[in-house]
Amino acid sequence: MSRPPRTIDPDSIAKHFDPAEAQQRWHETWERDGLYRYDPSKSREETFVVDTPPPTASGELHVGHVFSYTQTDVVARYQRMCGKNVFYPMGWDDNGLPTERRVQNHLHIRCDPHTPYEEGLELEPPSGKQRKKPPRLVSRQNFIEICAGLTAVDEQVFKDLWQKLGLSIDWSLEYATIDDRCRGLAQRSFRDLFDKGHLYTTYAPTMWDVDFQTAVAQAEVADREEPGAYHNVEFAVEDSEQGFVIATTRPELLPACVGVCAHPDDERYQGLFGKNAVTPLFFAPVPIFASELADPEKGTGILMVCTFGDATDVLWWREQGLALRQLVGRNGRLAEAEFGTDDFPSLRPEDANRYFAELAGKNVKQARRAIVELLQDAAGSATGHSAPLQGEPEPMVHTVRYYENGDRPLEYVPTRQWFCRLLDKKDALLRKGEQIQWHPAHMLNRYRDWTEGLAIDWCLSRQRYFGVPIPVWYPLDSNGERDYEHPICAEIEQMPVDPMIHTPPGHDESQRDQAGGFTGEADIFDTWFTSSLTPQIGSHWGTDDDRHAKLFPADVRPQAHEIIRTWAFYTIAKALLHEDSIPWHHVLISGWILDPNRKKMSKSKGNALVPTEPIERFGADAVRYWAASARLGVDTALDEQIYKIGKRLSTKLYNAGKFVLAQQAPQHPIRCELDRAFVAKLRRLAARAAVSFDEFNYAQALQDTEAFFWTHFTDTYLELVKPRARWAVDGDTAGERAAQCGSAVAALRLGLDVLLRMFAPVMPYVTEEIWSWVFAGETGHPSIHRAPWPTEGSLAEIAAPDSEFSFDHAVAALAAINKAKADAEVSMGREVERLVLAANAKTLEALAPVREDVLAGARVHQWEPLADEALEDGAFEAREASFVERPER
RNA sequence: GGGACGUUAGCUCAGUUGGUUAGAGCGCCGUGUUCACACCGCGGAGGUCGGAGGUUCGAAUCCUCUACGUCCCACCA
Repeated sequence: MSRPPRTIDPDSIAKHFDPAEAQQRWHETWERDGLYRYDPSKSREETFVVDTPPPTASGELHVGHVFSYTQTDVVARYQRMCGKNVFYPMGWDDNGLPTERRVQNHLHIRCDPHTPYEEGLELEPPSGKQRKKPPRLVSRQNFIEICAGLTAVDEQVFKDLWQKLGLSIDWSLEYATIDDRCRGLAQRSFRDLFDKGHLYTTYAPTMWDVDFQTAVAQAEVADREEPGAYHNVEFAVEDSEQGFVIATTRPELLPACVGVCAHPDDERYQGLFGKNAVTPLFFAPVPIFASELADPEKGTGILMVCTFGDATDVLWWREQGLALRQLVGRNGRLAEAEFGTDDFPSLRPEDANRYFAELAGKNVKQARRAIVELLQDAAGSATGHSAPLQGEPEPMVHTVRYYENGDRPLEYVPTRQWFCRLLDKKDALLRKGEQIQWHPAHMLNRYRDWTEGLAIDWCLSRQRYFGVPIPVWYPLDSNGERDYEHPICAEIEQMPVDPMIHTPPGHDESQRDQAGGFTGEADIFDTWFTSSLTPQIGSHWGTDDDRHAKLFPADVRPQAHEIIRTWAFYTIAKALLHEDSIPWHHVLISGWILDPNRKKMSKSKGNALVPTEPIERFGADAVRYWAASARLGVDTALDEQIYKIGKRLSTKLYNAGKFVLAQQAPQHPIRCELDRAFVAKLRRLAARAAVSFDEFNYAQALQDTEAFFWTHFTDTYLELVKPRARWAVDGDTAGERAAQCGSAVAALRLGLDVLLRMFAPVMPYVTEEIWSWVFAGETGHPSIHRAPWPTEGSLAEIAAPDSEFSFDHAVAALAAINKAKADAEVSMGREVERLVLAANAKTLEALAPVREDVLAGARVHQWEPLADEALEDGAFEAREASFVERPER
């Protein structure tokens, strides 16, 4: 009946677990064995698909990355142990402004498409002195090459961290959003949307970043509070002595004023509607109109409309058919303008031009300072009363729109851009969002809010260089003018394509930029245009239908909540537009890491800790423990204590593993009451944890497993059966006693085996280490990470379902005896001569089957049971304990 | 202005559909060592669950109001 023992010699095992050494060794083993490889031959039902966030490698590395990526890995590892063929790729989001900005700053260069390409150009970061000079200009192709080179270095830093951390990524699936395949895929996406009529190009005022000099989408806008001031400026009414005062925070836009507006019910201004106002300094007649959007409470209740101060200006400009007097250029400076012309009418052109000469060429800030001075000149008044500026500017704080990575407020600049129609699809977008399970569920509100509040279509063109080219050309008419109505979109077979280098179908290079020929689109995509395709990048949409069917929609999308409006939103939009599908079934929203002052950790605030440091100090398992302790969507304050707790758990596992696997006695079937009771509890634990994990509540599973491990396994069960497990060692191996001894050893091993597997998703290194000693050979699963997750069913036949209650009584009885020892200030190992164990009669009876184990485990020679009905069910008290004298040392 | 989430022990957090005396770890106090583990064991103290009202036999849990914090959206003259 007994099996041959496979044990370890504890002396041959390192006394302490060395995380750094184990991390390196196991990483190599896992990679060598292809442990985390996706198997494309498996069916969809057998597969679990993770739509991994591709980090921006040129961004900063901080503890938040470790936090959220570990949470995903824990889920992936659980699924793998459940027998799923896990698809877990990693990509790098290289496209976009962060990379460009980093390259520009690092090497002090700028991209200039007109600069010729230099073969083999290599640049070193310049000295401080060289940095004072204007940046060096490089060609677009050189710039892209430099960006790609730098991101490759950055990627390695992330990759090293992921590997150290033990993320079970299939590295054979690695991709970069700038690589050929992803560029081709993004362009294929464009082509599909183009063919379906979702795209259009238009020349219109667009939110514009004057530093990056590119259009920006609504999703990339961040509001910032900043100090400003109301400037009260007097306007005149044409053909009248009358004047009125408007309040503006942007006086520098006065020369771009195209109208004046007040609320239709505002009694103060009733007489003015329909008349013309005359601006001070520039003496431009502009219409006065009424609009519900004007707030009588704000400023003076009447305001100037400029091209363009804000979104409402754009709206009024459209609705009222106002003139376009665009002064702020793409570079953020005021353009030249001549007053007294059709474009810039003026009743007193000479004066207007004299004033404007003080402003032209200045940036917004400089122009504002300059015009405040001009407005103090009485000669500039349109009414002739006094200086146009009434009193001092009144300081206030207002919110201003910025590009989220920008340094100066956004301007509205009329430019030609590509848009994707989304406003007319809000309902469909909302429905798709509701079909997805959000974890936590309330995060759906964020998505709903954003979708309902969408005000402009998706602007997907960017006037940048490092990204995916928009795959179109425009025919040139006989005058060399672009025909924007009939763009030529690249054919799928050509992709990836660069319209600045390649030619459209049916044309040849000699026709480029020639009248009657074509010209290439120079813009690139919004970085989200590619990022929104991560599920399709993994599934090889469009190029491998079989694979796509197996991997799309994905099972889970892990991500942070601040990018619900971008990454999640656009991904849902793409899945809707391309295939009328959802992109994934579940979204797992991770929380933020807060510093001890409960502020969000970020590099810019200087409080982001370098994530490699805790790994080195505490080990990857301990750091993973910290991440896995936090529930989805919950922001967590960083507390170093929790690393220590993880470290302690890892140590305890290691020591318990050593002890259990060192037991020499042959195993027998698990039959003793205490052993069966223990296994019954273990079975319940495994079932509960599986339910938690299935709901992505890994933190609950960990908490339950950890509590069980300490309280039930190491503190109680292990202590109680220690003597019985050693009977064989003491030579007492015959018959019934051998069977009881073997039962203990078998249950100890089963407990360790199951608990190791339950901890494996969170602590992959220490569990693999212990697993490798005996279980790897014994179970036929060389790695614990491919061993099956313990199910209730797999343990069911081992223990009777009703035995577990005697285990609770054993726990309580041992605790009562321990308390007596603590009260007497003797060690836990001290032998008890005799004591009275009090409990109510029912409880004493329930304890009876495990009495011998409790006596032996608590080292009690003799106890007198005492029925005391004053005690509640399950409660024990140890009384009148007398202890054996400690032998002389 | 609209909305979401949070507020439980000194700290970090649990608390399932309302149900005995509200839990864990850390920290603190006390105590015990060498036979898995001092990278340790055992025991103890510590909370009127942000506040007020309501529903209920019974509320940390449900409802209303409110305070504070964080975030999202809107506003941007």
